Amino acid sequence: MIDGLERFVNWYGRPVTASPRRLEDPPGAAFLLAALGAHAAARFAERIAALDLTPPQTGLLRAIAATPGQSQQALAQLLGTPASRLVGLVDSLADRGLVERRRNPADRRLHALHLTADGEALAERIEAVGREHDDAILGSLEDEERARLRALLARIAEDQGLTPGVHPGYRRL
Amino acid sequence: MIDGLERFVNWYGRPVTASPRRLEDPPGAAFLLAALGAHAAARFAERIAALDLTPPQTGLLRAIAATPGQSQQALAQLLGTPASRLVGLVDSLADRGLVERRRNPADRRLHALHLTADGEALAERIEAVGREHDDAILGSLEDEERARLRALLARIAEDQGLTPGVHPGYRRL
DNA sequence: TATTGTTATACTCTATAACTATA
DNA sequence: TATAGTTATAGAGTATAACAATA
Repeated sequence: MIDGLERFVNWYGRPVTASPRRLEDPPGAAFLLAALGAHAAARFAERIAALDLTPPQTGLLRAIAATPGQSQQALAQLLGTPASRLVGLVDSLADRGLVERRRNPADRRLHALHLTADGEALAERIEAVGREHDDAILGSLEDEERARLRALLARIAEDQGLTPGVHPGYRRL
Repeated sequence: MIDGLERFVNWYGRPVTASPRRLEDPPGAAFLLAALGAHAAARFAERIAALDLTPPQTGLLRAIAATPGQSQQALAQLLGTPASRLVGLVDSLADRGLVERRRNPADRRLHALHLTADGEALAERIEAVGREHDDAILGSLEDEERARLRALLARIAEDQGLTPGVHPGYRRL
């Protein structure tokens, strides 16, 4: 406090003399988190667009890579989305020969999802793109800072009950 | 490295023995940032829905509160959205008596935007909701950790060229 | 002719619910 | 009757482009 003036800190950690409601005095760190998260998501979407993939397609492909053989219902539950939404997404990947539906002979209602060889190869490309993306977003941080940030975010994610590896955007807004 | 096995760290910072592509081994911290950001945005949307506001309405109201008297074009530029989109948003706030368009007598094409008394009051409610939201998302962190997280996020936001106080969701995806 | 604000249109994404095929 | 998957429909949100008023 100087001269009775309250002091604030703007987005960038710089002290700012108090004045009624400035755009640089945001509601809080959670807003910063939301803004930065949207930015990161948009930049990632641009990168994977070069692979002709949308973010939901990418997430589904990763989920199938991680847990092959699951039914569409099971995947829908994991991702937190209606099963009807998966149909189109799986179609779009299957049409390109990245994913295949294997009917279960014992219960012909079930479609087990697997990656094809092309799908596996693309999954590895996605991982590489993810690393590039990570460097582009967090490049201004030292390795140690990056690790600290990751640890803090991980704590929050666990506390908030997020499913590891799943973007909550599959759920409503 | 133990026994030639690479070691990974999952979302929650726990070491994980290497195995081919697990959902718990995410592409990187930027993904965690995007996921957590979407979560925070969704939780905030729920809170302000109680004030009968959508996130874009809230952001616009905050922007007008911070820089009153601006034209819609100027605000569109600040928020990074087409001016045509502002029309409906301003309408929705003006119909509720939260915002008013004041014609400029010198140049009757211009509409200067201002908050009404009700709008000012709501802006303060929004700030309070923002603080509650912040506590709900970051409640598991100590004060010092929270400050450190904020500082790291602020560094990234500045490095990435985000406009302080503006959610990039006004821009495309 | 240029600019502010507005309207019209079309497109994308998504959830809900109805439908089919299998059980 | 119940479940997996699919299709149909409808709604929200948004960008693009045409338009009207004013300069």
